[in-house]
Amino acid sequence: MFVSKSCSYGIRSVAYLSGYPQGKYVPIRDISNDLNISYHFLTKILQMLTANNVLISSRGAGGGVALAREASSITLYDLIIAIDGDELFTGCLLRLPGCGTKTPCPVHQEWDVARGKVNHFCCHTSVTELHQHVLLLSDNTLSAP
Amino acid sequence: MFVSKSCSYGIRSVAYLSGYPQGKYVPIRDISNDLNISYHFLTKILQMLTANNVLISSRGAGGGVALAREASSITLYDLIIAIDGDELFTGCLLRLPGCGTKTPCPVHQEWDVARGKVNHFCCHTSVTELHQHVLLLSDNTLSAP
DNA sequence: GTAATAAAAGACTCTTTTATCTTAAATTAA
DNA sequence: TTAATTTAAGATAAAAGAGTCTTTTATTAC
Repeated sequence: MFVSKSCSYGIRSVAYLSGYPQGKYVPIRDISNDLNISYHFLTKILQMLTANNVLISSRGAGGGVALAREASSITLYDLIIAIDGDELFTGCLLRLPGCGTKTPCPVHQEWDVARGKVNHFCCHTSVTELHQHVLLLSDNTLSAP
Repeated sequence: MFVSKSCSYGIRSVAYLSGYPQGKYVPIRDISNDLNISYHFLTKILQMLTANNVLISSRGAGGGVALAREASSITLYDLIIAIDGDELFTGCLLRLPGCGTKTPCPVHQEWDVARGKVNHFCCHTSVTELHQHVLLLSDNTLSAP
């Protein structure tokens, strides 16, 4: 419905990494243990982030993945685009065939405004801001009111 | 990402039905033909809408599905809740474990504001407003800019 | 009552997403 | 150079969403 589960895992992982200095390698095994995410699955997700220059990686002893740049410069927008693509920021809310700027559906304009706000705060929220929340709630606790 | 494909089909079908008087039965076969939606699949989706008192149905010759009330009183919100449930209006954008009013994630508040706008226009957009758009673009045309 | 019509219900298939398992390749340490 | 470590890559499986097909049940028309 919102970001994919893969994307959520990626976001949590990068927020976790933001507790380490930029360039410091952390084994994916540690991340998967601490955040309760399947190791091999997480490996594939983080590969997308290294391919998109959000992370760097190093094999072998002392290796792992590391932030490719300052945590404060890595935004939610970067991560969502890297893992889920731009659909969230471009698609029709109702998935109506033919909806676009030429032939907008009746909610196209209003959805565009709301989505613009989402786009804006995703571009202005860095992973450092997520760090505390992710570390405190790293288990399988479900969303609660 | 947004509403499910099933929900989109449901919305288009009810918008289609809003071209008929309330209570007038239209065979699901006609809807599936005109909107290019798989007949048997659509049957299951429309059953959800009859279960939620959005539609009424009648078997046998001269039967079909019909609007249970005035088209102008059937909103997008009604249809989304009936088919996809309330997740769109309650879930965490980032799917973060533990995110809620007690321990909100850093984008919780802003997402809530944006979503409030979505909720508002979904509650204030009736299917009659979608009728024209759905009829004109009933084929398999993909979204275009 | 019989035949035709049309939704309801159930079984089954296909695709995508999510998850697991195994092997290969690269790096470090000794 | 050998062993240990750790990402990369590939194959496979489980779960959910989407779509198809068949049978059953209810309704109408004759």
